[in-house]
Amino acid sequence: MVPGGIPDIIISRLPFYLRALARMAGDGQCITSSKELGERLGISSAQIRKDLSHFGEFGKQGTGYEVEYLLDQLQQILRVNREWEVALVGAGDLGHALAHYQGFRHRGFQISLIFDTDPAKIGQALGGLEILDEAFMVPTLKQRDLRLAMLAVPAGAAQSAADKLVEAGVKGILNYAPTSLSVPEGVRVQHIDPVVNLQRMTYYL
Amino acid sequence: MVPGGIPDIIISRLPFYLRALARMAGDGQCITSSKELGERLGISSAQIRKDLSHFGEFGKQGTGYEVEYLLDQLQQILRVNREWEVALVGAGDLGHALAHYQGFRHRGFQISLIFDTDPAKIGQALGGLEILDEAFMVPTLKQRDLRLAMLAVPAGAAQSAADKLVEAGVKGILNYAPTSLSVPEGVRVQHIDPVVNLQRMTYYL
DNA sequence: TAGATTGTTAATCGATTAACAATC
DNA sequence: TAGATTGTTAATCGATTAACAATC
Repeated sequence: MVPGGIPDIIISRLPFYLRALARMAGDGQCITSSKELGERLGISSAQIRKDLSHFGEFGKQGTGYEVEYLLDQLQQILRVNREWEVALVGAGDLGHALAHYQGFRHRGFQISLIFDTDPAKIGQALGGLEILDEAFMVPTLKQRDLRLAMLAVPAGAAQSAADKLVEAGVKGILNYAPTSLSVPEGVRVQHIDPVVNLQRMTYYL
Repeated sequence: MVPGGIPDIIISRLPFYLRALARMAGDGQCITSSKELGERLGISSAQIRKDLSHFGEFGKQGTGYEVEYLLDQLQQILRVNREWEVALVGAGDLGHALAHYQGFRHRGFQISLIFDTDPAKIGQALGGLEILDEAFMVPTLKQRDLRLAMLAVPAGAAQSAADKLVEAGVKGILNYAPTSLSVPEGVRVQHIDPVVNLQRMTYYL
């Protein structure tokens, strides 16, 4: 958490609220309640009300929440009421899957630059973009003022790629490499490692 | 958490300890300490010692932990000292990426069955396996006694696919569909939605 | 021995939940 | 009005941290 700010754990739940609300809106539902949201998400209604109360008052006693209004407010809070450009580092199998994934675009994220170190890949097209040489990544990112990146390189190359991203001013890294990253204060890293998720479940089997 | 068991939050950290130890072992390192592990992972040394103390005593005062021994013990605790078969549901872009991902195999997970509903895909080969008809998923999974599945279908198809997995006796679902799932007690779900991870970072930008 | 690090206890800190007045 | 649900307070619950005796 940023000192004095909202606890991380609350921020981490907001995207799920947003996702459930988007679903409801898509289904044409106009009103919901903390009870209904909680049941959908497996969270207590008290927690949802408490979380939202950190940001303002969005509901009406006796009625609940207007789906569209709360959706809009949450998008503003999370700053996803705009489009974010994202850099993709690594054009291997995973990079290809990410580049082709249609789910980013309509939820406000756009992969707008792709980098790799492999001369055989540089210059090739991927998802409508040209794969660029990672050697020129820092100036290119600086020029385009990108703040978000997805890291889809082998574990051994992840830290040095992350260092370049930090140097280029990137403030959020979505790390698909199965390794921890060391980054300075003010840069945020989120890890996605499916094996870790599987290992969290085998304990219970 | 299972009542009376170890808190979920502790289990969720163990795979990261395992990953760091595997890296150290690969680098030929024989001994480590809670201090060193903590620095690598961004966790306090006290927390690491406390977490491990739930399962036994693995270290030596004044020295620390033998990397190989602790690695082995953690693998036993998480039950990943064996190979787990995993079913893959959905053979779209994401399914292809998962089927081709080499990282599962050498960390103890093997995709051994792939299902889809699309007649154009059924019968095709993917990652050395034949894509099977999802209509026959329940009996096939039961027969093979699979406990783990990865769900890589569109959001609208996720709940009904999850219901089938539950019916077939699957106890752990890694859900890539951007939607919440409702499953009975005793079945565990882990969500992977990169957009959620990006949205957790934009708040701070 | 002196130095280092564990495992564990007790204290602190923070998050969740229960309950309810306010009010639509 | 009666019923429902919010926002908020206070109580509970659980997780993290600090500290240290034990001991390698």
